[in-house]
Amino acid sequence: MGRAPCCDKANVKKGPWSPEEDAKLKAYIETNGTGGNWIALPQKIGLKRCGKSCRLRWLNYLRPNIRHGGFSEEEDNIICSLYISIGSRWSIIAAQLPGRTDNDIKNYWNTKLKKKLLGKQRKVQQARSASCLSFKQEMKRESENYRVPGMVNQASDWPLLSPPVMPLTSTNQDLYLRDQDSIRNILVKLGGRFSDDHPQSSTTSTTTNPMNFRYPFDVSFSQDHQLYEDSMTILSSASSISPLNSTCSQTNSTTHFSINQVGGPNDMIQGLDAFQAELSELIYSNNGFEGLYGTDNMVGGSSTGTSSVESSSWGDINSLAYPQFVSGFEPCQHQSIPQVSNFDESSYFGPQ
DNA sequence: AAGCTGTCCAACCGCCACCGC
DNA sequence: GGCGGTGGCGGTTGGACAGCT
Repeated sequence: MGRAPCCDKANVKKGPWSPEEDAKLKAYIETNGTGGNWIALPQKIGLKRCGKSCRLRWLNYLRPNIRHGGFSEEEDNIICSLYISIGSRWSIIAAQLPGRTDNDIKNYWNTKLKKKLLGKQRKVQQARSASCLSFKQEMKRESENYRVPGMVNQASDWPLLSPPVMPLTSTNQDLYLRDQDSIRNILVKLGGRFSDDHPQSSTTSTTTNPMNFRYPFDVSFSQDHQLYEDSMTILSSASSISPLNSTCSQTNSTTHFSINQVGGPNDMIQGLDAFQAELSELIYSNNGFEGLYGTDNMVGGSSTGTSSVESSSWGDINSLAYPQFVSGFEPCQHQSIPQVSNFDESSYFGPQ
């Protein structure tokens, strides 16, 4: 037996809202509020609409200070950062963008941002394939020089894929730092505070990795419950993308996070789904977020320029670069910090 | 001008979490 | 603890519109 419908579907109007319906709903809510019961609201004001439909209409369209369209580059960055960190948690993402609704952001992502990023991803992929080919040839030469009896020469069997494993060079250290800044800015917007902003903090925790790459992040959050929950979710997820490990402790009024860099990009990739991983790799390997925008403005610019990218289905993406080596990622809720699992190279590189 | 195709976005659907009883 | 009602959320749909042939 299925669950009872929330309203009598037979007597409920569907489809676009008329200006009269909008006016009725808006006037009522502005004077009386929702009364805490959306289901009963349409009956009260004589609307033949489902309560859920009223709620959606109010939240996504009639509510004051709603902005539609015209996403700025900064908003793009925030959306991308948060998508990489927490996935399609549109309501949380929307909470960081005043005046934006989750529906708007979701639509914007699905119709524009995703394609924009995919376009960049394709370019990177092509560049990678080219560089990987020359790397293979180099490896082949090297292996011929250093052939060990009984050792299989695997170089020639390598797939035309470059792994999401990047040594920490001075270049991508900069990229890490730049995206640390992105995540950091979001955390600050969430109400977080970094101990290196306040050197007097006694809980500062600085960890040095073998490459002397330092993440002196220690974040304090106020105790606003929703903010706290959201922050925990985002922060813990952000720690997945940002090769960090997180620990947190709670005092009476403040939650402290110590985010310690413990590994390389392997850790970063773990815990993300395929596209998030691709996206994050794209960003880290392609000039950070700036690399996503470059000089060709694919959004809002040449909308007529229907590229092969735009016409391809999103389903292609997940099959493009990486197999599903990431699974079971659960965003951190409350204080349970997820432990990253060991990177399974065989599942990444596919059958040898 | 007409038909076709692709894009955008408002709205719907179904699932799940929460809350009060 | 179980149950029903409700709110909230993310995924999906379908109609309107624009651009192309």
